[in-house]
Amino acid sequence: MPELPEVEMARRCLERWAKNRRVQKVIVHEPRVLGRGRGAGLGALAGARFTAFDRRGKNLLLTLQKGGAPLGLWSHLGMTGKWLLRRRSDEPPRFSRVELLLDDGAILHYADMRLFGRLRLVPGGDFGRLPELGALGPDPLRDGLDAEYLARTLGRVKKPVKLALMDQNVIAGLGNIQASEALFRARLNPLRPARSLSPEEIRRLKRGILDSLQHTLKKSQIERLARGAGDIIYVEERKSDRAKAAEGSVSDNPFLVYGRAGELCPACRRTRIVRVIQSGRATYYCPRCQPGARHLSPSTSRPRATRRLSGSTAR
DNA sequence: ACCCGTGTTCGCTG
DNA sequence: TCAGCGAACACGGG
Repeated sequence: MPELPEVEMARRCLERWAKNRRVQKVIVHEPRVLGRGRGAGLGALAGARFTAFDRRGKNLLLTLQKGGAPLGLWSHLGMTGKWLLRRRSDEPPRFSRVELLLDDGAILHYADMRLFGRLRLVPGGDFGRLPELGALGPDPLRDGLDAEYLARTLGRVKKPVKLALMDQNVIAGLGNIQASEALFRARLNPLRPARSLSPEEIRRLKRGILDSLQHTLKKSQIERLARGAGDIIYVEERKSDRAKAAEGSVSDNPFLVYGRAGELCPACRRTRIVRVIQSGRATYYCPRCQPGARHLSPSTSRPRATRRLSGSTAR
């Protein structure tokens, strides 16, 4: 579920569900979500009241007050983590790992099938001391994106620009999907060394990143509204059958190139989207709209006797 | 049965 | 010392 837009949606939901609510009881079904090794447990949350809901990249930073002192709760959703609201009489959602019983009769469930996500108590609400946040790069939505910063940072990176974008210390919040989407919007080949980008391309990249994040966020909001805008979401995941398809277009791939290998590029409509593996992760792009670093020289323009390759599709 | 997966970390290698 | 990369983690879904 979680790249920046999804985590931001989770932040907004939590704020709506739990702001000024007091935690009455904490139930940990699966201690592994606290991280290996010790973990102070979450017991200290009992009696605390939610006051602030922040986010840095993919990290949720929740602040509570207990006896006049702040208390922090750090939440990272991993691959499949999500926060859900239920009533006490409800059946708990699948893979519920932790329950926070609130003073209004609701329960916040942290559900996470694959258990890659983590919850951790942060004494004093001092998130600055979390090693996970230490070297985090700027969050594009909270901090904006500075072209100067991008140029300076990427200028030192040899690895492919797609991998650089997924580095949380370069930019906080982009993951495998957003990296592909941003590069497509910027018309940049994901395989190019990050430091090979020109100032003009850096500007395109900045726009591509912001546009992709905004677009995905908007899509998430619309989808949420479409299914009732409710506080308690009963639409359970499992109806994976044709039931979902029959329900209409509510659950289509909302992305331009991600997951679209073999489909025609939505921009040029002439070339098929390609899927390649970079460091074990799938990358999607249009070879025509995002040409490789085939520049013979940094010279400005050239006649461009573009010769069309045949092949590719003999169908 | 086999491959794939919206994330991060760890260990090995050059 | 560090960049780069595959594996591991855990559990489905197609």
